[in-house]
Amino acid sequence: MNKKCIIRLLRYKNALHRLNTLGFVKIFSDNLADAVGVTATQVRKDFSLFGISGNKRGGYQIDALIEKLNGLMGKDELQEVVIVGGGNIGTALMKYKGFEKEGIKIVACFDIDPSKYQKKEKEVSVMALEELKDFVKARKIKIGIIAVPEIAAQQVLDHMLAAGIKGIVNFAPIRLRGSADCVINNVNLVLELETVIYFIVNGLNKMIGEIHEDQKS
Amino acid sequence: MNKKCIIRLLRYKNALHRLNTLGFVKIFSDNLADAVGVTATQVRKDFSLFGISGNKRGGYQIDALIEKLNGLMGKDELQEVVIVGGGNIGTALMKYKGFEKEGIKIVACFDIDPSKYQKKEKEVSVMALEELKDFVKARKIKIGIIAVPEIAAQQVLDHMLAAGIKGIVNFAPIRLRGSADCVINNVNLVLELETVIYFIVNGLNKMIGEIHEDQKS
DNA sequence: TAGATTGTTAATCGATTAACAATC
DNA sequence: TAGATTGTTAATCGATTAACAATC
Repeated sequence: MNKKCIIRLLRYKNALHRLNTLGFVKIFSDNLADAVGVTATQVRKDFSLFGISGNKRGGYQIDALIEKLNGLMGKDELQEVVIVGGGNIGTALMKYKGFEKEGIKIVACFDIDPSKYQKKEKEVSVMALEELKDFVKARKIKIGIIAVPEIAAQQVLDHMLAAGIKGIVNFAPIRLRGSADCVINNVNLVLELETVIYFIVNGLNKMIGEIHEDQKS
Repeated sequence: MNKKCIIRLLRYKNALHRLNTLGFVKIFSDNLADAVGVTATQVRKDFSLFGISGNKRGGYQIDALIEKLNGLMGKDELQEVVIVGGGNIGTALMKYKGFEKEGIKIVACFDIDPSKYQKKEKEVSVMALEELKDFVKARKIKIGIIAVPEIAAQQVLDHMLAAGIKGIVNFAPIRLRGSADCVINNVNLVLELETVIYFIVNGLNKMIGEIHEDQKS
């Protein structure tokens, strides 16, 4: 169950959700493959890897499939997430509407700059970084987003890990050193653009493969 | 020269830049490997693939290496980029400081919502979507960012391609259908979080591999 | 020279794909 | 039944890694 496989499953889930909304009830592996941009064999292989089975000749029941995938992907419970860094990216993520329907809730943002602090009723509050630990511990939050400048990122990660956060999405463009029992997923926005620029500048030939880097440790 | 390889090269470049700033003059493949999180063999293999050579027993000259990588990666010229969508993410990207030092300049943002239009002197202007085509053609812009809701993304892509844009970073969480001569790099923020959540919910075991999906066509 | 590091070839590893038997 | 689709095994493919010769 490597990461690429997990990502495909999440994509299947998303596509199925869309198809479900459009009124479809069942689906064949090649329809789903097409929606996600992989091969039908890949879909069936992924499913079999996770013990998902359909009906020979009858395809898959969409609602049952969604149910199953949601279970596998930890969608049963609402996931609370904190952000550290109330700058451009942190703020955009706080306001971003796309998380909610996937069962993800940004519950707080932390920053070192007092001018950013604010308690809000409806929106996400921005608090002092010192409050992070107590907040995270009290609510047993396991997921955090790092949206601080490169220079502060490692220190922020250390704080988060000390507070009990285990999974991190890191937007700072630097390789962070974590502990063995955490997951760090790096998102580097500049790199995303640079990659595209490379292929445009050099003629695109073949651009196949995956982008992101990830770390265990 | 697949995408994963390109990304590694870009990471080498970034790491070298940092090391250069710190005053280092030369470097061995295993130092660089360590900074980026790959093996020394991988570094040398990547370099040899791109015709970069060092000195047997002497390592690599950092400034020459940066120069070489910049050339390969299209860093010689300033890259102008437009954004479509002046919402949370679009706005964050407009204000983001990290692009400039990598030779990337966000030159304009387009939206359909007139309440967002604004001409700015110092910051990025937000204009009507109808102005996109003329603007892009006049300035021969090749790179664009899609930061609109899922529902509008395909249409926006079509506009962009018609205007002559060839490389796209897409933040809408949907698979876009492009033409054969464009590059689409999808960044799905929800997916980035969901992936982390998966590993936390299911125990992280091994999280190795890469995240992103990409498309040629 | 001895030791260390590069550059490259060959081996390994893992993931994707093709083939096909099972079966509805 | 005939045809279509699943589920799985085996083959292929490509990328990473190991090994090592070249050489500074």
